[in-house]
Amino acid sequence: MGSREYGQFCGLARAAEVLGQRWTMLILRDLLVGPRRYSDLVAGLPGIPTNLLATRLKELERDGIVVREARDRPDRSIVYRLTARGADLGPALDALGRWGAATMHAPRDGEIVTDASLTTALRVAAQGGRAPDQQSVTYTIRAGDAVAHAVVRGRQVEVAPGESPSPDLVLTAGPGFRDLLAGAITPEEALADGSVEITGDPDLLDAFAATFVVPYATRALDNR
Amino acid sequence: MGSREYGQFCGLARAAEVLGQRWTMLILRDLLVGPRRYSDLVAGLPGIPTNLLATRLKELERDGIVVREARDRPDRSIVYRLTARGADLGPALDALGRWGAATMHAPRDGEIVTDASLTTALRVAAQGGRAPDQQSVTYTIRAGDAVAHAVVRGRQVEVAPGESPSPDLVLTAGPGFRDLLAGAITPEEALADGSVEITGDPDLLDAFAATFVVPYATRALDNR
DNA sequence: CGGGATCCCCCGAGATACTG
DNA sequence: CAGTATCTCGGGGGATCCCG
Repeated sequence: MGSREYGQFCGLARAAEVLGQRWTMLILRDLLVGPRRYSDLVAGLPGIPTNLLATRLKELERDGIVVREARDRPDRSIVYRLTARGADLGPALDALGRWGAATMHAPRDGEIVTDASLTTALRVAAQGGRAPDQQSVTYTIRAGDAVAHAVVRGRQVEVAPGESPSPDLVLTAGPGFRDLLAGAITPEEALADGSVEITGDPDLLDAFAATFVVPYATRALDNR
Repeated sequence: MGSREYGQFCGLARAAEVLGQRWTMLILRDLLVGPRRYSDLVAGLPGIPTNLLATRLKELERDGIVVREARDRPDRSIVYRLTARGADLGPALDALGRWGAATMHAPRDGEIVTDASLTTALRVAAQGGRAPDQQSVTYTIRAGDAVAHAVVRGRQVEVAPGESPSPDLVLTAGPGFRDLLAGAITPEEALADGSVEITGDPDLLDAFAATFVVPYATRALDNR
């Protein structure tokens, strides 16, 4: 048994052999947002040793999860893209992200938010909410140095990193923004205490809070 | 940033800090089946260093995922049990197991099946199938040295490790059993080529194959 | 005998410098 | 931009030992 295998004919063991390697889940999180260059990945994963990123990308390519695209690029840049098999990890990684977010109250010291993590968080949040019936609405969300935007058309929510050219509402996350996503505070309270600052129609903040929901884990009194 | 953290305020990063540690996913897989003693875990995880198991259990306890129950046990044994927070990992780990199983054709050299992994596989398989309308049916499934049993009542499927006292059908998995679960071969073919051996009513094998389904990943021709 | 703790070795991760 | 090279160091693997 190699240092990566578990010696068990088990689906979870096979998944653990891939995802249990350090940094792999975060690399895949960023690639789930879209194809990325090596330097994009380095920028979105502060602290990752560059040799480790190179090793992981090779492993993921060998395992059929990622493809390295070099040819047919006029700008000669190299792009890493998920295969269909890699994209199949989306539901599982979203479920893990939802589980992790359920006890995530405030950032630990020095913790940052990246465009990819914010985009992922909003994608997961969109699965937990239910957009009110209305025409197309575009949000831009800022959290720390990260920016993402979301376009909501009926039940359809599309989230992408970066600015939106023409947002209906711009939200800037404050210290209690996570509480707003959990429904622990109302949009009105969030505005009052600086949990969120907005530019645009305040009524749209109610729509936002209904569309994007990430509940907190209920603290069981009896912990069994 | 410690050697376990990622320095990102991100749900998936938080999950990775727990599940990215070696052996942790398999420990949780076994505990999802039910409370287990230290020695049960050692037996179900061949190759795990005992000190590492002890370390992991302490970390999981500190993180509120596992509780250690010592008191009130007449036989003085210690049992590890998932908290509500730990049990919340069920859907995410099942999704990971489904992803891993989708490309799992045959065991690699020396790979084994444990009671817990077989039980987990059947639980995941029950989510992918649809039991035909019938009265209560009990199956006993053997794969390698592992044994599990399942009780199917309508849409309700309950899977547990070990023998069933009174099974309606006993299945012993052969080399092509995985193909049967994927629907790549019919129950008749599976019987003919030794992919499965049964004791009991052969018609129940059709019901089994409809109830427990784990599809193979479709091999995309265009791998994007 | 169940439930660990201790020890040593070594590989993989971190950090940083360097290169095609 | 996209990695490779090199070094150091901590955590995992493996065996053994210990304690109630």
